[in-house]
Amino acid sequence: MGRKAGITLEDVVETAATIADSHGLEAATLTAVAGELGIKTPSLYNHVKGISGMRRLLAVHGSQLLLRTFEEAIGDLEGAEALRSIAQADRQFARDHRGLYDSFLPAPKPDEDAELYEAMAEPVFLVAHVLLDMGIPQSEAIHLIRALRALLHGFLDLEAKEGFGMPIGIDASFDASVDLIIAGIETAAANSK
Amino acid sequence: MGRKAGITLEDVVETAATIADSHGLEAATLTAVAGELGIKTPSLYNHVKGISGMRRLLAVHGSQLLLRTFEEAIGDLEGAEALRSIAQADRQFARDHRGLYDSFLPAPKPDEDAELYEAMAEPVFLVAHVLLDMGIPQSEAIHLIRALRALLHGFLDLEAKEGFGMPIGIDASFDASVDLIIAGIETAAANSK
DNA sequence: TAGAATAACTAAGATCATTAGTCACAACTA
DNA sequence: TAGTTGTGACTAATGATCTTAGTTATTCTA
Repeated sequence: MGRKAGITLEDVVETAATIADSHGLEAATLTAVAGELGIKTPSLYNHVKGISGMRRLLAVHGSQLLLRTFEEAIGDLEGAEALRSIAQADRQFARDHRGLYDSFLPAPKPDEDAELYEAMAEPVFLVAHVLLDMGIPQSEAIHLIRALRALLHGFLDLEAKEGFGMPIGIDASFDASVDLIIAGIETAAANSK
Repeated sequence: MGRKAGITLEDVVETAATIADSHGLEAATLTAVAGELGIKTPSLYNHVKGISGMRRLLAVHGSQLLLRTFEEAIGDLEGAEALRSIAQADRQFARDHRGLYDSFLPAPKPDEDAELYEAMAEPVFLVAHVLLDMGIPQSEAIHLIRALRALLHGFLDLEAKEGFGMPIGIDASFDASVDLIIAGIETAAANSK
């Protein structure tokens, strides 16, 4: 047999993403993806540099999707409202795209994989702009963005892995947690006027 | 050959923990642990229920170590000072014991594995006590503890996986992030007086 | 249309987890 | 003390998974 299936790189990424989102990132094996596409595992190496290459593509794809999600979430909003909307969108993304979400970490070093590094940085830049538009100086914004990122990532990771114990009142906890960070951001904004 | 090596369960856990902390949790394979102990891989099944059983033991071991770490961190401290000390201790734990830290997630359900569930809950209870001693009502403390856990976990996970990009000013970011949550906790405490 | 590139394949090997069955030694018991 | 029993090691074998090497048929292109 020579070529027959005519599989594109998009097919591979899409299939891997679907499996990862529905059954977890670790379920998106080369074997599973190949099986779903109706080809043999080694044939995937014509499209992708092994399992690590496929993971990397998932991360790029996921970053782009997350960026669009954030852009939509912000829309015309500004300041605290924009941040709250981003937080909700991030949580929804983590629920709808668990596999893609998990593919983001570990992050690459900028000199190792510039394309992925920048793709992953884009959503962060978007949030950074919101803070800068609030009048927060760059030197402070760095810490506040890291705080927000840490809280969101930690919450969504713990929630997905059922690390909170009793799943009672998690929605309220999320809102309260986000508000807490945003309150800090607003205070910083007020002090910079 | 019959019995010869005389390996104990503690040996297995200790060896696995050492490998996991120095080379990552995923490096703590049955093969690697057996090799380090000088026995064949299948012999480990006399001590441990496969790789999942070994992971579980790591989580129990790690939880107990984390509990002692938190107890030492608190000492005679109270309120915000105790919380700040816990945060620093948690970060140090994540650095010194990456493998054990990673073994905590995913968390078990209480009815699936009561022993591990409770071991993992202990450090959380300790933090809960600090908040309750500050006069924060239980209903609010739940959300605040989750916020603190989320922030710490998210920060330490991102930091370990180099998710922050440029590793500049991370210490300051950590302190600022923790202070932000603690400020919220102190406000809640003040409002409950 | 002939050659080159592409994208499938088979074959083979490495690592890891796992199960089943075996066997020697040590400890317990009669 | 002598026999029995249980523990904890072993070998053998299987199944995932990833990976490399080499092959071949199809498709694209010059």
